[in-house]
Amino acid sequence: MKAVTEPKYHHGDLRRAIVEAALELIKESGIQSLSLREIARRIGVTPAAPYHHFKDRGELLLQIGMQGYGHLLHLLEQAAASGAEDECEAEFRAYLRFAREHSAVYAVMFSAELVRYDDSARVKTIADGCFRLVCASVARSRKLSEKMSAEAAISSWALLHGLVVLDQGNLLEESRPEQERIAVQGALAVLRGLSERHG
Amino acid sequence: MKAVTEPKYHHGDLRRAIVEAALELIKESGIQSLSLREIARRIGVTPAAPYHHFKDRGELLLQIGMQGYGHLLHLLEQAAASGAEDECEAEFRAYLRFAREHSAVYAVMFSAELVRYDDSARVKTIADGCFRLVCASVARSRKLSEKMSAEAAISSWALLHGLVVLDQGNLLEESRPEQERIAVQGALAVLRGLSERHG
DNA sequence: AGTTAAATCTAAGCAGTGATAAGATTGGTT
DNA sequence: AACCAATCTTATCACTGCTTAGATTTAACT
Repeated sequence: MKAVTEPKYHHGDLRRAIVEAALELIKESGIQSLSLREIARRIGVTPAAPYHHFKDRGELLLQIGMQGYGHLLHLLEQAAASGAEDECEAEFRAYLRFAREHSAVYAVMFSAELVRYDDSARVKTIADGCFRLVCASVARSRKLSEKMSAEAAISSWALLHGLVVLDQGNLLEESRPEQERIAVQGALAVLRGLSERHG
Repeated sequence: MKAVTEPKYHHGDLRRAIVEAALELIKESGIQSLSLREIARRIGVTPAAPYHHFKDRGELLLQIGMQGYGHLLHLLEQAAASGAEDECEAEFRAYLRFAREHSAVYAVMFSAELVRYDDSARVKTIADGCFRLVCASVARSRKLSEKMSAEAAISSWALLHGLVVLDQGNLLEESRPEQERIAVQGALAVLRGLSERHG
């Protein structure tokens, strides 16, 4: 255990503390009311301290978002290599599980602020990595052409992501397990529907 | 034409001007950087003027969002009654067209701020109206049970909405027409996939 | 028409936030 | 031991949401 009680001039691990506090605050009050000052207040440092670890608010979000995409990519790779009966279904379930267990990170990953801040398209690059992974799985398991598997992957991704954000916006009435079942069922129906017509 | 050039003490139609300026600002810089002060500045009134027409920022967004839902509902009803070959497809296209032509309003309708502000669940109520309309169309045209048509409608809605937000987040490479084709195709595949298994 | 009430806008100000600049403190390097 | 870079503080500015009190215009009522 660390002795976090005694206040020193140097925090020791402020960068990590900032990220953790940020995620807690996002869970509590959403991403748009996330304040660097409130973060500093909770940790017990002055309002200017975070700016020595992150250039501005956007860079903090970018850090959290990029780390989230890396995590998601890892989980998707695991699912693809898990030897499941249907690797696409395994990926869908891994995706939904990530969104459920890391809802604050997920919100950052797809926030408008993040996209707007990401001038060098780092987010789009790593998101494309996730996308291509699913694409490859679809092509492999459904024996679809590159173009068709890309279209199927887009539709599936949109369905999963759409359901996650509709749920986060409290616009759905179904319970979480029901949602997951419906989403997976729907995404699989997309793959089936497209492969039967252009198999 | 109105003589908007001469500045009077009373603007005359400030409420409408505020909404219009808000939508322009959202198109330019996104919803989270929307500032009532900047709105007032552009119109040429003092920073406190908007507060005589909207209690706070949230109420302005709620006004825009609710109006948007009403508009969307009207368009969906038109599509359902248009006598198209496939009324579901007509609704899907109407939905995507609305999202494309009123992207700022659409962003407000599904913004986290709006949901968080909407204490009396007015948004959820009118959104449910749109949803039930699609539900009924699915049940009618696909001859599905109430439960199955609800699940199909959820999946379809999630697919369309997901594609819209992924596009607004610049995470897609396809052109708009391509996106629309893929989305409609995917949503129809969902309906087909579900109805073939549980028809 | 004249007075009064309501609606609309301005003026002034408070609290909260992002961000920067300059200085104090610490820990590591040589 | 001396120095330097990293880290944190203090102080400050510009901006925002929002409130209160007062000024001005419009509308309504007699």
